Amino acid sequence: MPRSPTDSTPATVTPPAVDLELAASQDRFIALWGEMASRWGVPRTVAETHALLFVHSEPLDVESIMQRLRISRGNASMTLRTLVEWGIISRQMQRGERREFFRAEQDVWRLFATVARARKRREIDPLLEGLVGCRVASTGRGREGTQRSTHNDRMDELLSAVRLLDGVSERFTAADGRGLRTAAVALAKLVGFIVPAQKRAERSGIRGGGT
Amino acid sequence: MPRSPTDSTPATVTPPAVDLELAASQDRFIALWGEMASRWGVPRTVAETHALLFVHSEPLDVESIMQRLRISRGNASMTLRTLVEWGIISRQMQRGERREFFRAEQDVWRLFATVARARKRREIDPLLEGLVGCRVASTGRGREGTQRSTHNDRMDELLSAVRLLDGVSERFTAADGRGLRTAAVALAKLVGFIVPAQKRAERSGIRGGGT
DNA sequence: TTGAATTTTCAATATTTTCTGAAAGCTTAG
DNA sequence: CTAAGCTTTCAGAAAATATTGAAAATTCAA
Repeated sequence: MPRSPTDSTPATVTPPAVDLELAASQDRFIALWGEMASRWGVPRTVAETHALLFVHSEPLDVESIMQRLRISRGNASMTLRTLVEWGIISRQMQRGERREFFRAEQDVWRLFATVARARKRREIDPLLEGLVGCRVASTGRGREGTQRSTHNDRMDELLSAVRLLDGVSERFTAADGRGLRTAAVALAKLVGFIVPAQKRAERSGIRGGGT
Repeated sequence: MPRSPTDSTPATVTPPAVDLELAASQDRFIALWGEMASRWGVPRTVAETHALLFVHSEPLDVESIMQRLRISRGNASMTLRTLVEWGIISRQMQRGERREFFRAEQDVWRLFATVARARKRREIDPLLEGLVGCRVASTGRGREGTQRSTHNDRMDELLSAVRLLDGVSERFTAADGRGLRTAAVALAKLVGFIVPAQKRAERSGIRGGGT
C-alpha cells in the first residue's frame, strides 16, 4: 500500500482529484442523517456510517470509513456489525482482497421496510407480549370487580389497537419493500391526497419547544 | 381544607382499602410502558407518568404522582409539562382546589395519533427541510457532472419517499385520531388481513429477535 | 506453521441524558 | 400586604450510552 507514513490527508476514499463540492454535499447529508438518528435513538456514528455508505455508491472498506468519519477502529467495527445485523448494509469480500468492503442497500423503499421491521421487532413485539401480563384477575364481584374490569378493558383496548397496527405493518414491510411503497401510495389515494412534486411550506412557526 | 398539619400519610391517592392486585397490575403496566419508552427514546419517567395517568381514570395531583412513582418534585413538574405539550395529558384545575390535577387522554387511537404527530414534527419535518440542502450544484459536465447527478438523484429519491410517507401520515393523524384507525383498518382490508373482533392468539410462541 | 494483514473484543474514558432537591416564583385567602 | 400552598427552575449529581484504543483473535498466503 503506497501510503507514506507522513500521510495525513483524510482523503483515502478518492485518489487525487476529489470533487470537493460533492464531498461537501455528502458530508452535509451524513451530518443530517446522524442528527436525525439521535432523535430516533440510534447512535450517531451508526447512522453516519450508514449515510456514508448510502451516498457512496461504491463499496468502502473499514479504513476508508474510519478516516472519512474520524471514528475509531473499534467503533467502526461494532457499528458495521450493527448495520449488517439490521440488514441495511452488506459485507462484500472479494478474492484477492484481504479486507472486507461494505455497501448499503440502495433502494430507499427497501431500506425503509427493513428499518421498520427492525423497529417493530424491538419496539412492538415486546409490548404485545407484555400487555397480556398486565391484566388483573377479575373477581366479578361488586365495586372491586368493576374497577378491575375497567382496567382490563383498557388493557384490551390497547392490546387490540397495537395488534391491528402490528398486523398491518407486518404485511407491509415484508421483505422486498414493495409493500411499504404500495401501502403509502394506496393510502395517499385513499384520502385523495396527491403528493406534490414541489413542497409547500404551509406552516412555518410550528413547534413549541418552549422557552 | 380538612388536612391536619401533622398529616404525613402518603396515601393521597387512595384512602384506606386499596385493591392490591389491581395496583400490582397497574404497576406492571407502568413498568412495561416505561420500558418500551426507553426503546423509543422517551425518558422513562415521562412514560411512567403517562402510564399512571392512563390506567388511573381519575385525575391525579402532582403529589400523588410523585409518591406513586417515587420521583422528585422537579422531575414530576418537567415531565408533566412535557406530556401536556405533547397533548396526551391535560391539566385540570378546579375551583376550591389549590393544586392542579392531571388526566390522560383515554382514547387509544387519539393517543396514538397525537404521539405520531409529535414524532413527525420532531423526526420527519427537520429531515425534509435538511434534505434539500444536501443536493449539490450540477455542473452538467462530463464525469464530474455524472457523479453529481447521481448524488442528486439519490437525494431526490429519498426526499420524495419521505414526502410521500409524511403526507400520508399528516392526513391520517389529523386531530381526532379517527384517521389513524380508519387507515389501519383500510390497510388491513387492502391486504386481505382481517382483524378479528375477538383477539385470537394466532401464533403463540411469537418468537423474537432470535439471535 | 509462521507471520502479516485484518477484524473483533472489551475495559476504561468521555459524552450525553436524566433526575434530584433546594431555592425562587406564583397565586390566592385573609 | 403577608403568608400558606403549590409549581417551576436549574445547577449539579447520578445514571445511561457511546467511543476509544490497544491487546487478542482470526484469516490466509506462502
